[in-house]
Amino acid sequence: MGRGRVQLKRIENKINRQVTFSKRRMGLLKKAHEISVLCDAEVAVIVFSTKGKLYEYSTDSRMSRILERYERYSYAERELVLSGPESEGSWCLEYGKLKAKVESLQRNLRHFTGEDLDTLSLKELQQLEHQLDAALKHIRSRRPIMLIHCGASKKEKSLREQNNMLEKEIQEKEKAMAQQAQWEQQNQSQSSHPSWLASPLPTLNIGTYHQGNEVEEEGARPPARTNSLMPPWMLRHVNE
Amino acid sequence: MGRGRVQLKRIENKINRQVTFSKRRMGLLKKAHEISVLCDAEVAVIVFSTKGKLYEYSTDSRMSRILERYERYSYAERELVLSGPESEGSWCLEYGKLKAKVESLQRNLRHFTGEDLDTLSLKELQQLEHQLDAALKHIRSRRPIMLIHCGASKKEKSLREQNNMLEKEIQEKEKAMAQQAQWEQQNQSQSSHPSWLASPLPTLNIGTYHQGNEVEEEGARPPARTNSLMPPWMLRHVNE
DNA sequence: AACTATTTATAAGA
DNA sequence: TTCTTATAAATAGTT
Repeated sequence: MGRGRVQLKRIENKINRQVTFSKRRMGLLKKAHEISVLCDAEVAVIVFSTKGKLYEYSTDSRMSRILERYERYSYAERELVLSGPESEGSWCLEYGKLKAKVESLQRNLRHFTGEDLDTLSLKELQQLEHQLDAALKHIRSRRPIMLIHCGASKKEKSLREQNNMLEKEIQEKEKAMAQQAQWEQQNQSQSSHPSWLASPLPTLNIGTYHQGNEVEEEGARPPARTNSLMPPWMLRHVNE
Repeated sequence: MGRGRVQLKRIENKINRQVTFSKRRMGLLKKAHEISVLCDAEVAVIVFSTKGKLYEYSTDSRMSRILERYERYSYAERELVLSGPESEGSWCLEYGKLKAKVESLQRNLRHFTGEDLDTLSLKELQQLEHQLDAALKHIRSRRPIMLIHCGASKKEKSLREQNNMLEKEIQEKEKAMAQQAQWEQQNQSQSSHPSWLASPLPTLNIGTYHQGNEVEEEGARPPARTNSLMPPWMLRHVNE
């Protein structure tokens, strides 16, 4: 786009490369935003310059959420392929990283229960509110279904365990919440740490280009990933 | 691009949205590839359609590498902010326990965003609902405070309001817990029914935008992230 | 899925 | 860098 056809190969002139990077980066992020808004899609774009500088875009400024969703998706896919849950080895993060993740998740969770709101920026607060509201509506919309089903349900061990776990957590939450009420009465600090991030799970990804006809049956939770053939435009520089 | 200016808002017509999504997705991935090759950058793009289908591009097909790099970058950034290595307690957990905790937390977090509700019992759903409701009220009760903080004075009044709100919340909690006790005695059922999660967040997307003049000293490993001011093109739909 | 009128993005040049 | 301009590309609306 511009004067002269574009050759799909690394721009050797450093200055030109730099300038083109600036322009195209802007264009890429803009387009990411556009498709996100126009098509109601969730988009994440991460760009590292040659020199290692990071640029990013994410729908609703929720990179962590999208990356987690991606990880979940990949995980679900992997589950289908690697039949055994024995892939524990590659699953491993170093301890420190894992711990950071726990803390991040806990922080996150606290926000969802209305705690530690001081650490959120105004914008983040609004997002959180929006999300809570959506979740609540979703839950309430499901209630009628639940009532119909509950007569016929049965129990499973894993579910029971899970439930116990949840109960405990919720009890802790209640406690924490009560504590916080006290806190709030004495304390009114305000800081702004935007770290609202939760690092995603480790990966074993194979993926690159996933493309498919978006006909999608309405069902299917973590639907099978689309095919990963290389698209024609990615091959063009080979041809010309 | 095309006949008629593009309005930066969700395309309501489902068919059009679908078609535009196809075209623009292709365009986005192509541009990601181009900047990656032309400017020797490392790029990752993740797109989830409204229906939850995944499309992605990553430089050299190494999504995991890029995401890890991103996490490292974010982590480094977080380190600068969170100086204190508090919560010594969790250091004592063994790795496996920690991992279980991560999974538990993630599951939990998903529930708070309205996902995976099928795995919850009716009782738990109710608890969750209460909790969400309380959190939402809490957040909303704080909004005036935030605003006042920016301005000045009226602190006391808002504090009083907040305290009242908190008291109410606590009362509700107690009530909910009492109810729960009842529930526990009569009800233990749960249901499992695959239902599709309606995309929670409506329009009004605002994204993270990290932008900076790529002047960069050659050194800078995981340097401070660039600023996150909103670029003009992201605001356009507000103006027109 | 193709076609085309237009709008956008952008390579060069200033 | 930033602005300007000529052109290449992307794509909205159509067929």
